[in-house]
Amino acid sequence: MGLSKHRRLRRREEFRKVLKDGKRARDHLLSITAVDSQNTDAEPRYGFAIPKRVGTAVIRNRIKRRLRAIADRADHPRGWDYVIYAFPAAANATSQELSESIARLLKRLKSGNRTRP
RNA sequence: CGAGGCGGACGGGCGACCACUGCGGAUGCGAUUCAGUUCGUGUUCGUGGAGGAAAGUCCGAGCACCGGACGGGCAGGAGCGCCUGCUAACGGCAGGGCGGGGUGACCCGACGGAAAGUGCAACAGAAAGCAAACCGCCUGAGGCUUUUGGCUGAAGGUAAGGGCGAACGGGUGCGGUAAGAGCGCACCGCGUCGGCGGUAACGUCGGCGGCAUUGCAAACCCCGCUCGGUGCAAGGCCAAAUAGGGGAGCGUCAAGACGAGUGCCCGCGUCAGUUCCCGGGUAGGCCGCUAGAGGUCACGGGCGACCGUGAUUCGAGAUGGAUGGUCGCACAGGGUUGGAAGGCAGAGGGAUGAAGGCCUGCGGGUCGUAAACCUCGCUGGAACCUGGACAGAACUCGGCUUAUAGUCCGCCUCGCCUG
RNA sequence: CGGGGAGUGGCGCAGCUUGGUAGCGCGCUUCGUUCGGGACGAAGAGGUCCCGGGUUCAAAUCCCGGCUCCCCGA
Repeated sequence: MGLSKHRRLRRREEFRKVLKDGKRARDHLLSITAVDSQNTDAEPRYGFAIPKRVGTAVIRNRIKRRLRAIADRADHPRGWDYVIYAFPAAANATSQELSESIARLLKRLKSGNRTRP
């Protein structure tokens, strides 16, 4: 899997900031919130929020690992922070499905970004 | 061969690519220092990186703290409960006893006390805890009647039978009797006394008693034993912001006052004074943080749990939380005429018509009498599918409990067949 | 990680201490009342007492083991 420490969101404040100010897109598997980190050179950073109702510790850790691997391999724009939230349906999804979901949602966020300003 | 019991081991292997994290080495950059001295951050190399239950958090400990309390006593509260051992300890484990289940291997059991006390036992039933006559059975005053006799029946006897109930005050048999009854006897059960065996629980033999002693203590309770509380968010160190005090030592305590996290008492501490120090502490960071009642092997002791001696070995420390992601190969399992993948201009559903494209008068129309997908039919012939269960360290051990696909090993029991 | 609490008709709750009959309010059904509705009155239906064991003659209640949900401590 990917994503060393500096490419993850690790503090409560960072999560709060993204969820408060970010833009959000979601489908039946995931919900992605993204915010401009005010630093265009920085690598994209990710935080993962998998609520307990999704499943046991084993299931939640598996989802988290898969999402990290996908995020590591992806080439997302620099200077953004993301919080990825998983719905219970994600427990039964394959890596392929999760990857497609992320691509679709980011595309939607990107187009929204294009039209709004 | 089939069915079963007990104990144990594993619960994934190999490879490729891409990654994470701890530690160590090398090295780049930025600070810092007397000093490659220390810190931060990156690259690279080496090396370590989940479980038998890591789980539930039900017990026991280690460890840490408590302004004074961790000293003692009494009371209260909680837990445990056949006996003997093992263990650091335990509610755990081993062996044994007793009771229950199984043809058996074997399995299960909160298993102290109800002749200390209190309480409860609904409904049914005549009667339910100093027992009790509803039916019945027996004796039978008296009365009725044509007789041998029959009917009725005051009073009384009776717990064998019926009936009620979860339970009716020992059980079975024989004797006995008007009918009955431990009324008597035998055996069993119970109680008690003694002998013997056993460390003990208990067993066994004999005598006596003559059934007077219902059940429930996972009801209060009694008896015996154990227990201070809180938990790594313990606790310690560094230390923005903010507010003005805080800490350590020595020492007094005659009287009185005050002080506790179950209460009270004794004891104790503080309430004099004095000396010294400048820090205390939230955000944040660091330590605690992993070598331990540890694993493996050999020998010795013990039925065993376990113990002793020697050798050998080191095996995770994350913190929005690492130990993986994707794929291939072996191997294993499922599946094989009750039939897979694949194929068909076959049928039905999908269709109240997906997404997307195009058109639009913005209602919709169209590609579309479509498609994915599902079921069935025909064909086809062993491909194909699945890596599988339960489940992720969070201070650390010892247990318990609960979950668990599949594979392997050892010992044992029962049944059938063959020699 | 640690500590605490609750599961009972559709909803909200009592009953559990001291074991035997599951009850209350709202809601629901039918009927009455009214021109009609509401309110009111009268009948009535509806509960595996979260699940599995155990103790007991008998368990919602007592004991043991699970499941789900909620709350508290940074």
